[in-house]
Amino acid sequence: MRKSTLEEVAAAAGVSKMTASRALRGTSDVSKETREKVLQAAERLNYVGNRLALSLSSQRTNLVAVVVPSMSNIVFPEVLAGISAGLEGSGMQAVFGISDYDAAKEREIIRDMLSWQPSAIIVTGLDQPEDTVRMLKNATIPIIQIMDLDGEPVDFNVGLSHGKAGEDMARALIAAGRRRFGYVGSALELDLRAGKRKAGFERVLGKSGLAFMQSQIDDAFSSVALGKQLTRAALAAMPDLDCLYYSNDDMATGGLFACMELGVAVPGKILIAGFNGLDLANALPVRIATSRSPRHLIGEVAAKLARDVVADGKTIDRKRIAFTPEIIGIGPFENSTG
Amino acid sequence: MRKSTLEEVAAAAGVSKMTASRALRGTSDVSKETREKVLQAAERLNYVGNRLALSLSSQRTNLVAVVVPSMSNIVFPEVLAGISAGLEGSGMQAVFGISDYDAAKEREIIRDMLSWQPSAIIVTGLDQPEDTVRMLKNATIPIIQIMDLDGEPVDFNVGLSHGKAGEDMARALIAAGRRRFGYVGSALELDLRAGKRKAGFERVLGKSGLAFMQSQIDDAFSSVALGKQLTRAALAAMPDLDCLYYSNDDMATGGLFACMELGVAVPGKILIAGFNGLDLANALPVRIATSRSPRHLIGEVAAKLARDVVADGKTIDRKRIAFTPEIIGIGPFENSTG
DNA sequence: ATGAAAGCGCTAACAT
DNA sequence: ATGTTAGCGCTTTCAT
Repeated sequence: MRKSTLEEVAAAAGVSKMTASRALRGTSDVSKETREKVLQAAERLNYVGNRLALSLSSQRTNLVAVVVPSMSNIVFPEVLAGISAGLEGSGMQAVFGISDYDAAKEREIIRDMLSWQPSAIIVTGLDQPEDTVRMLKNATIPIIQIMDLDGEPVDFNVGLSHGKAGEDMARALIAAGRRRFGYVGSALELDLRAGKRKAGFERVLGKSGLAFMQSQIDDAFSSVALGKQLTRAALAAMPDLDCLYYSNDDMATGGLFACMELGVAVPGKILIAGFNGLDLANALPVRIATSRSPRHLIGEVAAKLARDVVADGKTIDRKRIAFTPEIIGIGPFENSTG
Repeated sequence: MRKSTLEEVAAAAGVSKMTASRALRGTSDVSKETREKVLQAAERLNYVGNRLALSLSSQRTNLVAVVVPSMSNIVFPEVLAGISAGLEGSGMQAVFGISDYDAAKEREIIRDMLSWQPSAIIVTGLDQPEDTVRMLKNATIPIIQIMDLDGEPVDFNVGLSHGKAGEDMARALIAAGRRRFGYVGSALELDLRAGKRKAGFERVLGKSGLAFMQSQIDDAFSSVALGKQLTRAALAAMPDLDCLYYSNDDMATGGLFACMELGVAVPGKILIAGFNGLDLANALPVRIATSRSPRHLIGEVAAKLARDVVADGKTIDRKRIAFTPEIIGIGPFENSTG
């Protein structure tokens, strides 16, 4: 049972390939009876169009290539879901690749994706090496860099400033009366956005004559378990901290769990601050501070941008779409739970 | 700066298209100098091959279509990561689609994906409607159904029996001395595997003359917050339960948080049991019971199966690969934490 | 070791 | 409203 082709459908309907093509796509005028005949023939033959041929011939794929660094916490899956939602009804299709925070792998994935002639490409972050950027530029398709705003975008840019997110969190925590800060994070050489948040946080600490009094950083990727482990180490080394800043909410959640196990009051004694505003963080039995990053929305907006740009070469003026994460979960010292 | 083609590379290298093609792919014999010339020309022109043309011409795409129901918890992203890992180095590429647990949407996504002429397709679950199955069969490519084993696979099947997972958990909990069971779940008409676990659990309860004394089920998708909310309702309705079974670990985690907030000892008074064995569940400050599902591994195995089947029509005998989730986190009544 | 011709399945452009 | 021709960029097949 070979796959049937347009030609076979046309023959079965007694019309030319072109008429069959038009009937199937609903473009231009085809008489009602002819359309019916073609649709029935297609149905009967279980016809499924061949997009390779379609795209090769029409010179547009309506494919949006997407490269994300990781699938091991919920952040990027939510971005992908946003992209998928933003593309819905547009006839465009997302193709995903995972770089595992590896620049070389990212380059190969991008090369691979570009060979499918996508109509646009969405990549995570602004820190691709020069050769990757060259490859991207060379593709002469819209390039949308998402999540981060701290750097020079190649073309379009949708995200937030992680440096500023770190600064804002530090300011909020200082305003809430915290002074004895510690930091817990992981894989900072790879997760550059986490590094930018930390740097921003430290800039503000410095301006107030403060600094991290204790810092626990591991090479492994972030996880709740790792956050727990590093928090135990941080508290063992410096028990009188009054605030811990984490590379993200997964780590911070682990930090909270460590405190609960150790009987350390949160936020009474220690305030725990993460980043992302995960649903999990908001459902925790004890409040932790976090910055809400609009992950799903960033994906959706990037996808809509891709649609608009591809639609008809429409000139888009807003090359940069910035979001500001809202800080939640910080209050005065009362309200402790251990 | 138009995209350069093989023809242009060939011209620049002073050879024919065919020779350039062979040099680039490293197939058959090309003299060392010729290869060099071609590679340099390709480099100079920033040549990126066109896979649409390649695939149309060669009649194979090396694409693996993957359809998952959701990206809103970590389970399917981990499956995708597993597939991505399992495909690495094979020259095959995964293309993902999200059905949102919607059968009609799933059918459209599958139709869409099939039009890209994938070499194999991986779909979640065994309960596709008849028309979707017909479409899949008609594609005459290997069909790999993952996650679930309870039903009739179209072709290949990699996963676990959710009915049995529910049964096993019920048996383990009864063996641990629990008798007064409640159930908390959500979206059971859509998440059929969760429903199968519940049914299996109830079968075993019935055999022991037991039943769920209280049951809280919502239409919304599972989340930690929802688990928390429904657990409060369940405990308000029936405070003397000694065990709650949840549709998954996200819900169960919410249940634990509810107990912590209410000061209900876990597992001293109530044992909380979920499903998945998420990293989160294992890092919780209080032990909950769960069944470890090998999500990443299922993805990896499915991907390798796709490789093998596609490789050279190799006949694969093992059409069904079954995993048995390990139950963890159940112990006797001591060890309580509130 | 290299090349020429044909064709993958479709659509764009131009008929009529 | 429908058909014809040419061609998208590559590989397959068959020559040489």
